[in-house]
Amino acid sequence: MKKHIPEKTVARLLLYYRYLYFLLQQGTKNISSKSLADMVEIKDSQVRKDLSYFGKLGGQGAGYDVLALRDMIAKVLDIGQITNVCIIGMGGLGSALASYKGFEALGFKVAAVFDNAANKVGHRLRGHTCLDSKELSKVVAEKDLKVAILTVPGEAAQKTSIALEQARVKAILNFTPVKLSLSKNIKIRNIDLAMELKTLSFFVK
Amino acid sequence: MKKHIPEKTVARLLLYYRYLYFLLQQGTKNISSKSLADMVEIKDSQVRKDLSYFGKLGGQGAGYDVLALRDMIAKVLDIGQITNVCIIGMGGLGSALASYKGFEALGFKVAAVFDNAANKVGHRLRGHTCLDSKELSKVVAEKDLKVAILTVPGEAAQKTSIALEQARVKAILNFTPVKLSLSKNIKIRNIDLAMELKTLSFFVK
DNA sequence: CATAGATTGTGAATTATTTCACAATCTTAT
DNA sequence: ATAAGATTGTGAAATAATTCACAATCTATG
Repeated sequence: MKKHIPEKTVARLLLYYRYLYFLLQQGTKNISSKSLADMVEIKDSQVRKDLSYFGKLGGQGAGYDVLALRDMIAKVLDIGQITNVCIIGMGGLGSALASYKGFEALGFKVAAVFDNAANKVGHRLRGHTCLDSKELSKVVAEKDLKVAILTVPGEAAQKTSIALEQARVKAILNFTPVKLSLSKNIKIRNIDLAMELKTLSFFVK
Repeated sequence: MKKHIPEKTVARLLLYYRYLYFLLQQGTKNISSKSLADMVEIKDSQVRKDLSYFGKLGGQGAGYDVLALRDMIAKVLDIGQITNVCIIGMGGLGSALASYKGFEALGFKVAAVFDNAANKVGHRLRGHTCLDSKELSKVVAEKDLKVAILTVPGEAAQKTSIALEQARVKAILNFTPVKLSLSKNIKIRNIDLAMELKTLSFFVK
Protein backbone atom coordinates (compact mmCIF):
# COMPACT_ATOMS: atom_id res chain seq x y z
CA MET A 1 0.00 0.00 0.00
CA LYS A 2 2.72 2.51 0.90
CA LYS A 3 4.75 2.20 -2.25
CA HIS A 4 6.21 5.09 -4.19
CA ILE A 5 3.80 8.00 -4.48
CA PRO A 6 4.11 10.02 -7.71
CA GLU A 7 4.67 13.75 -7.39
CA LYS A 8 1.63 14.33 -9.53
CA THR A 9 -0.48 12.51 -7.01
CA VAL A 10 0.85 14.68 -4.20
CA ALA A 11 0.07 17.79 -6.21
CA ARG A 12 -3.47 16.60 -6.83
CA LEU A 13 -4.00 15.78 -3.17
CA LEU A 14 -3.64 19.45 -2.45
CA LEU A 15 -6.27 20.30 -5.04
CA TYR A 16 -8.60 17.80 -3.46
CA TYR A 17 -7.83 19.28 -0.07
CA ARG A 18 -8.88 22.74 -1.15
CA TYR A 19 -12.18 21.55 -2.49
CA LEU A 20 -12.84 19.42 0.57
CA TYR A 21 -12.13 22.42 2.75
CA PHE A 22 -14.65 24.40 0.76
CA LEU A 23 -17.20 21.58 0.90
CA LEU A 24 -16.87 21.37 4.66
CA GLN A 25 -17.60 25.05 5.00
CA GLN A 26 -20.71 24.48 2.94
CA GLY A 27 -21.70 21.74 5.33
CA THR A 28 -21.38 18.94 2.77
CA LYS A 29 -20.75 15.71 4.62
CA ASN A 30 -20.22 13.21 1.83
CA ILE A 31 -18.79 13.25 -1.66
CA SER A 32 -18.22 10.77 -4.47
CA SER A 33 -15.03 10.45 -6.47
CA LYS A 34 -17.03 11.54 -9.49
CA SER A 35 -18.12 14.85 -7.95
CA LEU A 36 -14.66 15.61 -6.66
CA ALA A 37 -13.18 14.74 -10.05
CA ASP A 38 -15.60 17.06 -11.81
CA MET A 39 -14.53 19.96 -9.64
CA VAL A 40 -10.90 19.41 -10.50
CA GLU A 41 -11.71 18.49 -14.11
CA ILE A 42 -10.10 15.11 -14.10
CA LYS A 43 -11.43 11.54 -14.28
CA ASP A 44 -13.03 9.93 -11.26
CA SER A 45 -10.75 6.93 -11.60
CA GLN A 46 -7.81 9.25 -11.17
CA VAL A 47 -9.18 10.48 -7.87
CA ARG A 48 -9.71 6.94 -6.63
CA LYS A 49 -6.27 5.82 -7.78
CA ASP A 50 -4.64 8.77 -6.03
CA LEU A 51 -6.50 8.13 -2.80
CA SER A 52 -5.85 4.41 -2.94
CA TYR A 53 -2.20 5.04 -2.08
CA PHE A 54 -3.35 5.86 1.42
CA GLY A 55 -5.60 2.95 2.22
CA LYS A 56 -9.31 2.36 2.19
CA LEU A 57 -11.08 5.62 2.72
CA GLY A 58 -14.48 5.46 1.18
CA GLY A 59 -17.15 2.85 1.42
CA GLN A 60 -17.93 0.98 -1.74
CA GLY A 61 -21.37 2.14 -2.71
CA ALA A 62 -21.16 5.14 -0.42
CA GLY A 63 -18.79 7.98 -1.26
CA TYR A 64 -16.14 9.50 0.93
CA ASP A 65 -16.69 11.23 4.22
CA VAL A 66 -15.58 14.79 3.52
CA LEU A 67 -14.21 15.44 6.98
CA ALA A 68 -12.33 12.16 7.23
CA LEU A 69 -10.88 12.60 3.77
CA ARG A 70 -9.79 16.13 4.42
CA ASP A 71 -8.17 15.10 7.67
CA MET A 72 -6.38 12.24 5.99
CA ILE A 73 -4.95 14.53 3.32
CA ALA A 74 -4.05 17.14 5.93
CA LYS A 75 -2.18 14.46 7.83
CA VAL A 76 -0.42 13.07 4.78
CA LEU A 77 0.59 16.53 3.62
CA ASP A 78 1.36 17.83 7.09
CA ILE A 79 -1.10 20.65 6.76
CA GLY A 80 -1.75 22.15 10.18
CA GLN A 81 1.82 21.64 11.22
CA ILE A 82 3.80 24.83 10.86
CA THR A 83 6.73 24.39 8.49
CA ASN A 84 9.38 27.06 8.71
CA VAL A 85 11.06 28.11 5.49
CA CYS A 86 13.54 30.79 4.55
CA ILE A 87 13.97 32.96 1.49
CA ILE A 88 17.34 33.86 0.03
CA GLY A 89 17.36 36.91 -2.22
CA MET A 90 15.12 39.84 -1.34
CA GLY A 91 14.63 41.20 -4.82
CA GLY A 92 11.18 41.78 -6.21
CA LEU A 93 10.19 38.13 -6.33
CA GLY A 94 11.72 37.21 -2.97
CA SER A 95 9.99 40.13 -1.30
CA ALA A 96 6.67 39.17 -2.84
CA LEU A 97 7.01 35.60 -1.63
CA ALA A 98 7.98 36.80 1.85
CA SER A 99 4.46 38.08 2.30
CA TYR A 100 2.63 35.62 0.04
CA LYS A 101 -0.62 34.60 1.70
CA GLY A 102 -0.87 31.31 -0.15
CA PHE A 103 2.04 29.90 1.83
CA GLU A 104 0.52 30.77 5.17
CA ALA A 105 -2.72 29.10 4.21
CA LEU A 106 -0.87 25.78 3.96
CA GLY A 107 1.05 26.18 7.18
CA PHE A 108 4.28 27.55 5.78
CA LYS A 109 5.90 30.28 7.75
CA VAL A 110 8.68 32.42 6.39
CA ALA A 111 10.97 32.30 9.40
CA ALA A 112 13.94 34.14 7.94
CA VAL A 113 14.86 36.17 4.88
CA PHE A 114 18.38 36.77 3.61
CA ASP A 115 20.21 39.03 1.22
CA ASN A 116 23.79 40.15 0.89
CA ALA A 117 23.21 43.76 -0.23
CA ALA A 118 24.22 46.34 2.35
CA ASN A 119 21.15 48.44 1.68
CA LYS A 120 18.88 45.53 2.62
CA VAL A 121 20.63 43.70 5.45
CA GLY A 122 19.31 44.83 8.79
CA HIS A 123 16.31 46.55 7.29
CA ARG A 124 12.69 45.66 7.71
CA LEU A 125 11.20 44.08 4.57
CA ARG A 126 7.64 42.78 4.38
CA GLY A 127 7.49 42.13 8.07
CA HIS A 128 10.87 40.44 8.24
CA THR A 129 14.24 41.79 9.24
CA CYS A 130 16.57 40.96 6.40
CA LEU A 131 19.55 38.95 7.55
CA ASP A 132 22.99 38.78 6.02
CA SER A 133 23.51 35.72 3.82
CA LYS A 134 26.70 35.09 5.78
CA GLU A 135 24.53 34.07 8.71
CA LEU A 136 22.80 31.35 6.73
CA SER A 137 24.40 28.38 8.48
CA LYS A 138 23.87 29.83 11.92
CA VAL A 139 20.20 30.72 11.39
CA VAL A 140 19.32 27.52 9.55
CA ALA A 141 20.71 25.51 12.45
CA GLU A 142 19.04 27.67 15.11
CA LYS A 143 15.62 27.56 13.52
CA ASP A 144 15.98 24.05 12.13
CA LEU A 145 15.05 25.18 8.64
CA LYS A 146 14.74 22.37 6.11
CA VAL A 147 13.32 24.18 3.09
CA ALA A 148 14.71 27.26 1.36
CA ILE A 149 13.26 29.41 -1.41
CA LEU A 150 15.96 30.63 -3.75
CA THR A 151 15.28 33.96 -5.44
CA VAL A 152 18.74 35.39 -5.94
CA PRO A 153 19.89 36.62 -9.36
CA GLY A 154 20.90 33.82 -11.72
CA GLU A 155 24.58 34.69 -11.48
CA ALA A 156 24.57 34.03 -7.75
CA ALA A 157 22.39 30.92 -7.85
CA GLN A 158 24.94 28.11 -7.92
CA LYS A 159 27.16 29.73 -5.31
CA THR A 160 24.24 30.41 -3.00
CA SER A 161 22.88 26.91 -3.41
CA ILE A 162 26.20 25.48 -2.27
CA ALA A 163 25.96 27.67 0.81
CA LEU A 164 22.48 26.29 1.40
CA GLU A 165 23.71 22.74 1.13
CA GLN A 166 26.53 23.46 3.54
CA ALA A 167 23.99 24.96 5.91
CA ARG A 168 22.27 21.54 5.85
CA VAL A 169 19.09 22.66 4.16
CA LYS A 170 17.22 19.61 2.81
CA ALA A 171 15.26 21.11 -0.06
CA ILE A 172 15.34 24.14 -2.35
CA LEU A 173 12.53 25.71 -4.30
CA ASN A 174 14.60 27.24 -7.06
CA PHE A 175 13.16 30.25 -8.86
CA THR A 176 16.33 30.99 -10.80
CA PRO A 177 16.66 29.74 -14.36
CA VAL A 178 19.89 28.00 -13.40
CA LYS A 179 20.37 24.25 -13.15
CA LEU A 180 21.74 23.76 -9.65
CA SER A 181 24.45 21.15 -9.28
CA LEU A 182 24.31 19.71 -5.78
CA SER A 183 24.53 16.31 -4.16
CA LYS A 184 21.69 13.83 -4.31
CA ASN A 185 20.90 14.46 -0.66
CA ILE A 186 19.28 17.76 -1.34
CA LYS A 187 15.92 17.87 -3.10
CA ILE A 188 15.43 20.58 -5.72
CA ARG A 189 12.27 21.78 -7.39
CA ASN A 190 12.58 24.32 -10.17
CA ILE A 191 10.06 27.01 -11.01
CA ASP A 192 11.12 28.82 -14.13
CA LEU A 193 8.61 31.61 -14.58
CA ALA A 194 9.88 32.74 -17.96
CA MET A 195 9.78 29.17 -19.19
CA GLU A 196 6.19 28.80 -18.06
CA LEU A 197 5.22 31.94 -19.91
CA LYS A 198 7.09 30.81 -23.01
CA THR A 199 5.56 27.35 -22.94
CA LEU A 200 2.12 28.88 -22.61
CA SER A 201 2.57 31.34 -25.43
CA PHE A 202 4.07 28.67 -27.69
CA PHE A 203 0.68 27.04 -27.95
CA VAL A 204 -1.00 30.35 -28.77
CA LYS A 205 -0.28 31.20 -32.35
CA MET B 1 7.63 15.70 -38.90
CA LYS B 2 5.43 18.50 -37.56
CA LYS B 3 3.17 16.38 -35.42
CA HIS B 4 2.03 17.24 -31.95
CA ILE B 5 4.85 18.64 -29.83
CA PRO B 6 4.64 17.81 -26.11
CA GLU B 7 4.71 20.69 -23.66
CA LYS B 8 7.64 19.08 -21.93
CA THR B 9 9.62 19.24 -25.14
CA VAL B 10 8.87 22.94 -25.50
CA ALA B 11 10.00 23.54 -21.95
CA ARG B 12 13.25 21.69 -22.56
CA LEU B 13 13.90 23.62 -25.77
CA LEU B 14 14.20 26.70 -23.66
CA LEU B 15 16.74 25.04 -21.41
CA TYR B 16 18.75 24.05 -24.46
CA TYR B 17 18.47 27.58 -25.74
CA ARG B 18 19.97 29.03 -22.59
CA TYR B 19 22.96 26.71 -22.74
CA LEU B 20 23.48 27.30 -26.43
CA TYR B 21 23.42 31.02 -25.80
CA PHE B 22 26.10 30.56 -23.17
CA LEU B 23 28.16 28.29 -25.43
CA LEU B 24 28.06 30.85 -28.22
CA GLN B 25 29.42 33.51 -25.90
CA GLN B 26 32.22 31.13 -25.06
CA GLY B 27 32.91 30.76 -28.75
CA THR B 28 31.97 27.08 -28.90
CA LYS B 29 30.96 26.23 -32.45
CA ASN B 30 29.82 22.64 -32.20
CA ILE B 31 28.15 20.46 -29.60
CA SER B 32 26.98 16.87 -29.30
CA SER B 33 23.64 15.77 -27.91
CA LYS B 34 25.58 14.07 -25.14
CA SER B 35 27.30 17.27 -23.98
CA LEU B 36 24.11 19.26 -24.13
CA ALA B 37 22.27 16.53 -22.25
CA ASP B 38 24.91 16.48 -19.53
CA MET B 39 24.48 20.19 -18.96
CA VAL B 40 20.75 19.81 -18.49
CA GLU B 41 21.16 16.51 -16.64
CA ILE B 42 19.01 14.44 -18.94
CA LYS B 43 19.71 11.63 -21.39
CA ASP B 44 21.24 12.37 -24.77
CA SER B 45 18.49 10.43 -26.49
CA GLN B 46 16.00 12.83 -24.97
CA VAL B 47 17.79 15.77 -26.52
CA ARG B 48 17.81 14.12 -29.92
CA LYS B 49 14.18 13.11 -29.67
CA ASP B 50 13.18 16.64 -28.73
CA LEU B 51 15.14 18.17 -31.58
CA SER B 52 13.87 15.60 -34.07
CA TYR B 53 10.46 17.27 -34.00
CA PHE B 54 11.99 20.09 -35.97
CA GLY B 55 13.78 18.27 -38.73
CA LYS B 56 17.32 17.20 -39.36
CA LEU B 57 19.65 19.54 -37.55
CA GLY B 58 22.86 17.77 -36.81
CA GLY B 59 25.03 15.66 -38.97
CA GLN B 60 25.28 12.02 -38.07
CA GLY B 61 28.79 11.59 -36.81
CA ALA B 62 29.21 15.31 -36.36
CA GLY B 63 27.32 17.08 -33.59
CA TYR B 64 25.11 20.13 -33.89
CA ASP B 65 26.19 23.56 -35.02
CA VAL B 66 25.63 25.70 -31.96
CA LEU B 67 24.64 28.83 -33.86
CA ALA B 68 22.26 27.05 -36.20
CA LEU B 69 20.65 25.15 -33.36
CA ARG B 70 20.22 28.26 -31.26
CA ASP B 71 18.68 30.09 -34.17
CA MET B 72 16.33 27.23 -34.89
CA ILE B 73 15.12 27.18 -31.30
CA ALA B 74 14.84 30.97 -31.22
CA LYS B 75 12.69 30.77 -34.33
CA VAL B 76 10.51 27.95 -33.06
CA LEU B 77 10.00 29.68 -29.72
CA ASP B 78 9.70 33.16 -31.19
CA ILE B 79 12.56 34.46 -29.12
CA GLY B 80 13.65 37.81 -30.47
CA GLN B 81 10.11 38.78 -31.33
CA ILE B 82 8.63 41.04 -28.69
CA THR B 83 5.51 39.54 -27.14
CA ASN B 84 3.34 41.93 -25.23
CA VAL B 85 1.63 40.64 -22.11
CA CYS B 86 -0.44 42.20 -19.37
CA ILE B 87 -0.73 41.58 -15.66
CA ILE B 88 -4.01 41.69 -13.76
CA GLY B 89 -3.71 42.19 -10.02
CA MET B 90 -0.98 44.47 -8.71
CA GLY B 91 -0.51 42.84 -5.33
CA GLY B 92 2.89 41.70 -4.18
CA LEU B 93 3.27 38.97 -6.76
CA GLY B 94 1.85 40.96 -9.67
CA SER B 95 4.13 43.87 -8.87
CA ALA B 96 7.15 41.61 -8.70
CA LEU B 97 6.32 40.06 -12.07
CA ALA B 98 5.79 43.51 -13.59
CA SER B 99 9.49 44.15 -13.24
CA TYR B 100 10.75 40.59 -13.53
CA LYS B 101 13.92 40.55 -15.62
CA GLY B 102 13.51 36.93 -16.68
CA PHE B 103 10.55 37.84 -18.86
CA GLU B 104 12.42 40.57 -20.70
CA ALA B 105 15.29 38.21 -21.43
CA LEU B 106 12.91 36.07 -23.48
CA GLY B 107 11.30 38.92 -25.34
CA PHE B 108 8.25 39.39 -23.16
CA LYS B 109 7.21 42.93 -22.51
CA VAL B 110 4.72 43.87 -19.84
CA ALA B 111 2.64 46.28 -21.87
CA ALA B 112 -0.09 46.98 -19.33
CA VAL B 113 -0.87 46.34 -15.68
CA PHE B 114 -4.32 46.41 -14.14
CA ASP B 115 -5.94 46.56 -10.74
CA ASN B 116 -9.31 47.66 -9.46
CA ALA B 117 -8.22 49.23 -6.17
CA ALA B 118 -8.65 53.01 -6.06
CA ASN B 119 -5.32 53.48 -4.32
CA LYS B 120 -3.49 51.79 -7.18
CA VAL B 121 -5.31 52.81 -10.34
CA GLY B 122 -3.61 55.76 -11.98
CA HIS B 123 -0.48 55.39 -9.90
CA ARG B 124 2.98 54.51 -11.07
CA LEU B 125 3.98 50.95 -10.10
CA ARG B 126 7.26 49.35 -11.14
CA GLY B 127 7.56 51.52 -14.19
CA HIS B 128 3.96 51.02 -15.27
CA THR B 129 0.92 53.19 -14.79
CA CYS B 130 -1.69 50.96 -13.22
CA LEU B 131 -4.88 50.89 -15.27
CA ASP B 132 -8.40 50.22 -14.08
CA SER B 133 -9.54 46.64 -14.70
CA LYS B 134 -12.65 48.13 -16.29
CA GLU B 135 -10.48 49.17 -19.22
CA LEU B 136 -9.35 45.62 -19.88
CA SER B 137 -11.27 45.08 -23.10
CA LYS B 138 -10.27 48.43 -24.52
CA VAL B 139 -6.57 48.09 -23.77
CA VAL B 140 -6.34 44.44 -24.81
CA ALA B 141 -7.83 45.36 -28.18
CA GLU B 142 -5.65 48.45 -28.61
CA LYS B 143 -2.41 46.69 -27.79
CA ASP B 144 -3.42 43.36 -29.31
CA LEU B 145 -2.57 41.50 -26.12
CA LYS B 146 -2.87 37.73 -26.36
CA VAL B 147 -1.39 36.61 -23.07
CA ALA B 148 -2.38 37.70 -19.57
CA ILE B 149 -0.81 36.97 -16.21
CA LEU B 150 -3.42 36.57 -13.51
CA THR B 151 -2.33 37.55 -10.00
CA VAL B 152 -5.56 38.73 -8.41
CA PRO B 153 -6.73 37.30 -5.06
CA GLY B 154 -8.33 33.87 -5.35
CA GLU B 155 -11.80 35.22 -4.64
CA ALA B 156 -11.64 37.42 -7.73
CA ALA B 157 -9.99 34.89 -10.01
CA GLN B 158 -12.95 33.31 -11.78
CA LYS B 159 -14.71 36.61 -12.31
CA THR B 160 -11.58 38.27 -13.64
CA SER B 161 -10.81 35.35 -15.93
CA ILE B 162 -14.23 35.73 -17.52
CA ALA B 163 -13.45 39.39 -18.14
CA LEU B 164 -10.20 38.30 -19.77
CA GLU B 165 -11.98 35.88 -22.01
CA GLN B 166 -14.49 38.54 -23.00
CA ALA B 167 -11.60 40.84 -23.77
CA ARG B 168 -10.45 38.17 -26.26
CA VAL B 169 -7.25 37.24 -24.50
CA LYS B 170 -5.98 33.89 -25.84
CA ALA B 171 -4.00 32.57 -22.91
CA ILE B 172 -3.75 33.02 -19.16
CA LEU B 173 -0.87 32.27 -16.86
CA ASN B 174 -2.84 31.68 -13.69
CA PHE B 175 -1.07 32.23 -10.39
CA THR B 176 -4.21 31.86 -8.29
CA PRO B 177 -4.97 28.52 -6.68
CA VAL B 178 -8.36 28.53 -8.37
CA LYS B 179 -9.41 26.21 -11.17
CA LEU B 180 -10.61 28.58 -13.88
CA SER B 181 -13.67 27.50 -15.82
CA LEU B 182 -13.52 28.97 -19.30
CA SER B 183 -14.17 27.83 -22.83
CA LYS B 184 -11.76 25.57 -24.68
CA ASN B 185 -10.65 28.49 -26.85
CA ILE B 186 -8.58 30.00 -24.12
CA LYS B 187 -5.37 28.30 -23.04
CA ILE B 188 -4.64 28.22 -19.32
CA ARG B 189 -1.45 27.34 -17.51
CA ASN B 190 -1.53 27.15 -13.75
CA ILE B 191 1.32 27.99 -11.40
CA ASP B 192 0.36 27.17 -7.86
CA LEU B 193 3.24 28.37 -5.72
CA ALA B 194 1.96 26.94 -2.49
CA MET B 195 1.41 23.60 -4.16
CA GLU B 196 4.96 23.59 -5.45
CA LEU B 197 6.28 24.27 -2.00
CA LYS B 198 4.06 21.59 -0.50
CA THR B 199 5.02 19.02 -3.11
CA LEU B 200 8.67 19.76 -2.50
CA SER B 201 8.44 19.50 1.27
CA PHE B 202 6.37 16.30 1.05
CA PHE B 203 9.42 14.47 -0.18
CA VAL B 204 11.57 15.87 2.62
CA LYS B 205 10.86 13.99 5.78
C1' DC C 1 40.79 7.00 -50.17
C1' DA C 2 40.02 3.63 -46.79
C1' DT C 3 39.55 2.72 -42.09
C1' DA C 4 38.45 3.95 -37.22
C1' DG C 5 35.86 6.47 -34.18
C1' DA C 6 32.04 9.52 -33.15
C1' DT C 7 27.42 10.83 -33.22
C1' DT C 8 22.83 11.45 -35.27
C1' DG C 9 17.91 10.07 -36.14
C1' DT C 10 14.56 6.92 -35.17
C1' DG C 11 11.93 2.60 -34.69
C1' DA C 12 11.41 -0.61 -30.77
C1' DA C 13 11.45 -1.44 -25.87
C1' DT C 14 10.71 0.22 -21.51
C1' DT C 15 8.73 2.81 -17.91
C1' DA C 16 5.30 5.93 -16.01
C1' DT C 17 0.76 7.60 -15.86
C1' DT C 18 -3.95 7.53 -16.87
C1' DT C 19 -8.21 5.32 -17.92
C1' DC C 20 -11.22 1.39 -18.19
C1' DA C 21 -14.18 -1.96 -16.41
C1' DC C 22 -16.08 -4.76 -13.11
C1' DA C 23 -16.59 -7.52 -8.72
C1' DA C 24 -17.42 -6.15 -4.12
C1' DT C 25 -20.25 -3.88 -1.13
C1' DC C 26 -22.72 0.01 0.71
C1' DT C 27 -27.38 2.78 0.85
C1' DT C 28 -32.05 3.35 0.13
C1' DA C 29 -36.65 2.11 -0.75
C1' DT C 30 -40.24 -0.98 -0.43
C1' DA D 1 -35.28 -8.44 4.44
C1' DT D 2 -34.52 -8.01 -0.23
C1' DA D 3 -33.83 -5.88 -4.51
C1' DA D 4 -32.27 -1.87 -7.15
C1' DG D 5 -29.02 1.53 -7.69
C1' DA D 6 -24.67 3.80 -6.56
C1' DT D 7 -19.90 3.90 -5.88
C1' DT D 8 -15.44 2.13 -4.33
C1' DG D 9 -10.87 -0.23 -5.01
C1' DT D 10 -8.05 -2.31 -8.14
C1' DG D 11 -6.16 -5.37 -11.67
C1' DA D 12 -5.81 -4.95 -16.68
C1' DA D 13 -5.65 -2.07 -20.82
C1' DA D 14 -4.48 2.04 -22.98
C1' DT D 15 -1.78 6.06 -23.57
C1' DA D 16 2.19 9.00 -22.98
C1' DA D 17 6.96 9.83 -22.14
C1' DT D 18 11.51 8.22 -21.85
C1' DT D 19 15.34 5.36 -22.94
C1' DC D 20 17.64 1.91 -25.68
C1' DA D 21 20.09 0.35 -29.49
C1' DC D 22 21.72 0.39 -33.92
C1' DA D 23 22.04 1.44 -39.00
C1' DA D 24 23.41 5.48 -41.36
C1' DT D 25 26.82 8.63 -42.13
C1' DC D 26 29.85 12.23 -40.79
C1' DT D 27 35.01 13.63 -39.46
C1' DA D 28 39.68 12.82 -38.95
C1' DT D 29 43.79 10.43 -39.83
C1' DG D 30 47.30 8.00 -42.06
